[in-house]
Amino acid sequence: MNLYHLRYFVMLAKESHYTRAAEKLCIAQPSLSHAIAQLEQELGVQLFERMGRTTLLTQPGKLFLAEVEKSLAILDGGVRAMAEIAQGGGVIRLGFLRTLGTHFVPELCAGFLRERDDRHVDFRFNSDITSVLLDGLQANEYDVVFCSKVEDERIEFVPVSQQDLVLIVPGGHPLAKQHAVDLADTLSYPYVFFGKQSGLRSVIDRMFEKLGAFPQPAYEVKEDQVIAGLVAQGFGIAVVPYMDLLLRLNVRILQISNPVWERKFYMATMKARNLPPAARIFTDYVKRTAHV
Amino acid sequence: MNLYHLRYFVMLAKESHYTRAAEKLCIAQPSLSHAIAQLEQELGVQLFERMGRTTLLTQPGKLFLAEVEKSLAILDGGVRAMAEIAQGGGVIRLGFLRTLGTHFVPELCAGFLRERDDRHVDFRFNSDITSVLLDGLQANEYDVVFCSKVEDERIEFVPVSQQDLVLIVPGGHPLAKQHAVDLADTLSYPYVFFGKQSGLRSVIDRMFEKLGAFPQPAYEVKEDQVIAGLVAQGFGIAVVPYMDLLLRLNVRILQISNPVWERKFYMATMKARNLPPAARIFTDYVKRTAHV
DNA sequence: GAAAATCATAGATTTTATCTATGAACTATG
DNA sequence: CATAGTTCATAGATAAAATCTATGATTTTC
Repeated sequence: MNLYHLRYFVMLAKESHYTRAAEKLCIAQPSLSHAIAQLEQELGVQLFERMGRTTLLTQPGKLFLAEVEKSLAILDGGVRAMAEIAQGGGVIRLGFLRTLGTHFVPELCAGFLRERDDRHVDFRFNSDITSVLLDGLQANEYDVVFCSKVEDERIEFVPVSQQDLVLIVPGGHPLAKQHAVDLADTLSYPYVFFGKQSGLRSVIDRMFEKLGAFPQPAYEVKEDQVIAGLVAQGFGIAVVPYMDLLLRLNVRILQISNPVWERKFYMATMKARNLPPAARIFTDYVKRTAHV
Repeated sequence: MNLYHLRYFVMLAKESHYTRAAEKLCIAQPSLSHAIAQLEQELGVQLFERMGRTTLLTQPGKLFLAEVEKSLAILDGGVRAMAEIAQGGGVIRLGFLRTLGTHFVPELCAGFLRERDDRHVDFRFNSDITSVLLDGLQANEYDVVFCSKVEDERIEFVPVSQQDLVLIVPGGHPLAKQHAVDLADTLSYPYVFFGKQSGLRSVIDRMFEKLGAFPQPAYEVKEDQVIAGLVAQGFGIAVVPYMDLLLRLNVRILQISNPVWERKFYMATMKARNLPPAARIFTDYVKRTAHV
């Protein structure tokens, strides 16, 4: 028994007529006769019966037809899914740090989808810490992961994003003339801080830990853009990630010369793994647009 | 793509190892390699990936495997159902007159099942009037039908049961000495009748219609066995279908010489139709045991 | 009753699945 | 680091099979 036996069987059941069914199948009538005879012999059951001019299914034939149609429908569905994947559709399984889940990853994915609205691409999003993400990558739970770098021969890391922390001060502030500062020289000024829930708060706290001293927080705010707005209006100074918005506000942007702090993010993929087309196209897109 | 491609694919996915999978499939390793390569090319998707010493499914491969396994499970289920039918199992669709549904058909089927408890045979029971039953038989709604005879070239009728109507009278009744009677000679005696709901009541009514005269009903009872009991106790005489119970009661059984009334039941099957094995074995059983 | 249609059978041909032999790539081991 | 041992892919030969054409048997239709 082979797939063509089943397809012939279904067609004959539909047409109830050997010659007509054979024509629709684009085969000679004896080929169909032979195939059906083979199928009936293998099953040990008569599937058709010639009633006058038409060829009708027997009762067992009807039962078998129902199962065969269900079976073929599922198979064809699977084949269609593969065709979609072959054409760059399907699911791309992403893992990333929670930090990257608010802007970087969503914007990246939205941009990718905008560029190719013809294909059915679904993203699966999952955030975790770097070590777990990389374990998942190796276990083939993710196609692509965005995280920090951990040296590993088998993994390819491509830098895609960096979090530059800068000091912003209002125009006219005593520090405003400098291009770079040591944070130790800023401790006497009132600070606008990130709220304690923010992931950045702990990063900035660790910077001051390095100095062994903390400034006095004047305000605590959740949103980085709000912080920038407050600084522009003279409520204090602040350490924030660099963002283009800063250029349009009345703030001075100062590089932080000490403590040295750099946070880079990478796209990680398994070197040995051949990604499905959609994921491969996605990584190409990322390398093209987000490479830093 | 053919069924063997799918079966090879499933086995390789299970074993994650070409050589081992090929051994289990009882084919040479290059045959498996070739088949998988063919399948991947046709789908346009890489299904497996060599990771070190083992061969693992890709993500699309996992998706396809799930569909293929569902599809094959349904197909195999259908094939198994056919095997059961080929061995005389499966469903036998019976149609019959309601009259035959109380004793004849149930006892026939029970006897049949007792004779062959090895097979899975299910009966489907349906009762109706003869004309509808025979239409259903021709429309292949029934395999076998038990009903009255209606001349039709295409239908085979085999007599299987007859309803002999007899007159029963109490022992010592004036008619008790006779072997046969004309019902016209019984009109003066009180009768125990079937209730008006009974199918037999109308049959017996029509017998008296033929005579142009009705006896006076002393009692009306639903159950034929109760009628016999009442007659045995002298409550009247009665026309009833012959049954063995009568031999064990104090009643005389008289043949009815006039009006002539015969009610035969037949097993009807389509001459042109090749019945499924179970139904064929069943009709053989009926012909062997119930033929009259 | 003759013509037409339908399906099964038989034998030839083409396709294709499988096999053996061999080479390339990778693992494990001394 | 090199060598032996696995594992899989490739190539060409062989065996199996599906398909075709031709034809005959049966049934249907006019």
